[in-house]
Amino acid sequence: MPQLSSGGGDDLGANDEMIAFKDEGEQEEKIQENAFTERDLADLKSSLVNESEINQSPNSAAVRRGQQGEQRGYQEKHREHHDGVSKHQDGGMYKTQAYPGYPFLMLPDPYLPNGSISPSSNKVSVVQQSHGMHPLTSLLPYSNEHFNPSPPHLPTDMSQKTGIHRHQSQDLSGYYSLPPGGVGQISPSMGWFPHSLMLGPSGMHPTGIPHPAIVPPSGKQEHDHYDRSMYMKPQVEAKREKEPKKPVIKKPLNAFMLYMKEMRAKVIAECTLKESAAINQILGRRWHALTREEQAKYYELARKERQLHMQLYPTWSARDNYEAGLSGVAGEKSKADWGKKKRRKREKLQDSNTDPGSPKKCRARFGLNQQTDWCGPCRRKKKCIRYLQGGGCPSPTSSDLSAIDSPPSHSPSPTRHHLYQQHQLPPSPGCSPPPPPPGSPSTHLPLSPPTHTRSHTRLPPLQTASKRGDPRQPKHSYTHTSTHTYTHLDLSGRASHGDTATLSVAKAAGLSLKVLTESQ
DNA sequence: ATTCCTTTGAAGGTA
DNA sequence: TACCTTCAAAGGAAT
Repeated sequence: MPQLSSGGGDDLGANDEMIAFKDEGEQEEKIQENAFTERDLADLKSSLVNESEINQSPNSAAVRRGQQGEQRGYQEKHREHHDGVSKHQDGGMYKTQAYPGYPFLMLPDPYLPNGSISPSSNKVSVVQQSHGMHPLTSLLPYSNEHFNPSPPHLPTDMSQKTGIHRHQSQDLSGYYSLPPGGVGQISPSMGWFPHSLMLGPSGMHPTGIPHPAIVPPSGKQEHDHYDRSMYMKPQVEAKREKEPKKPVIKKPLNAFMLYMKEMRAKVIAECTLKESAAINQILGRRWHALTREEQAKYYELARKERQLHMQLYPTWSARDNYEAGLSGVAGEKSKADWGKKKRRKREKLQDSNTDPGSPKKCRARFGLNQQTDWCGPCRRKKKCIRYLQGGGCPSPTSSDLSAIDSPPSHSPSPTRHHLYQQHQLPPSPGCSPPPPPPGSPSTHLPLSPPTHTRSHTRLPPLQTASKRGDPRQPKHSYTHTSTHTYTHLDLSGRASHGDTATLSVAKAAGLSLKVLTESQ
């Protein structure tokens, strides 16, 4: 067990990597240990929440709540708020819809004391990336305590001008959208940006700090656009400016999202997978394989992100991004599309569930005291799938085995639904696992005919611990009550079954991780 | 071009 | 209070 044999004491994130190559037996040990420490994690997370609330600027909190209570329209709120931010930041970058990313995303390492990666308490698993974003770009900024509040390259008047703890925003800004290839990305080929490039396309004043949470209202963040927009020709820029678009303030990333951002490139490198859905499944499993300490780092980062977000956008509400078509953000194409998309999705869901009000749910059937008998979606407070599939009620056990664990019922189309019931593992050589050993729970998974190419990169549905508990109670999400949780571990289980190539790659990755962290 | 998929966590809304 | 829904990132695949 990594955490048991770490010896060195520096658990700088290598655990999860090493965990990944343990066999199931060891996984079970880990699971037990994790279960044992679940309460600790719960306490930790709880404390994080409390700390967040306590540490939160009373003013900002008050302002946030107060302003939210005001009867103001979304546009007004954002105009006001953005104006304020823009003024503070003196760059006016918010005014341009072609948000060019976040210059400071790339700043941390070189500007850290000693020019090294932050060895802060927030240090997280890091692997030296040969491509993609710098793994710490999204997380280093959290290293407040190791971060010079006024780095020499940054104008100090920024924090002075703003009523906000601007240094914190600098620190925390990086974990927002850091598109691969985006500004916040430190590509080996690019190295560190010259300062001039960091200023933006038009020699923008360095204080023009756009917040990565603000993105062009183009649905997805279109990271490529950020890249291009940074060096966009004025002609194109002018054209874009003709379309007045309100920036969309994105939600702050939660712990898992932060983890995903950091580890995605690594997983891609290891598995040669490109499909995000499959990658996310792997990441989800790895997330649960993390030790509570490792998870706690991300929870802490997420907490800080929320804090910063709240400070930067005191009037913002998650509701603002809810189905814009219904939230009064008229004229905003992306959000309108967004709304349409969501509405369609909802409609499809309702179509798929012909009896929305049906009492045939695991919750109703088994009750809260038997949540372990619930199907996965029910555990996640999603729509019950058990009673949507021909009315059959598979045994809870088999459900846990994922043998009949269907994709979440929100799979909008029956075709996809069926499609995603397949659990064929990715064909990529890097992650192609050997056939599961006889008796392995994986063998219980039904193999649908490979009629859908889409399923080739699909992993078996994930039955994670979090699905067993209340998703709103992450404190308990680390409970592992069944070894089944890990029977489908991505690299971990499979590699241990003899995929030496994968194992080597992954181990190499883990090794690089270790090297990097040790070198810090 | 658009939508879906997939993951966990946070937040807001509803009953 | 419990439950439900939506969104956050990502990018290939499907439509």
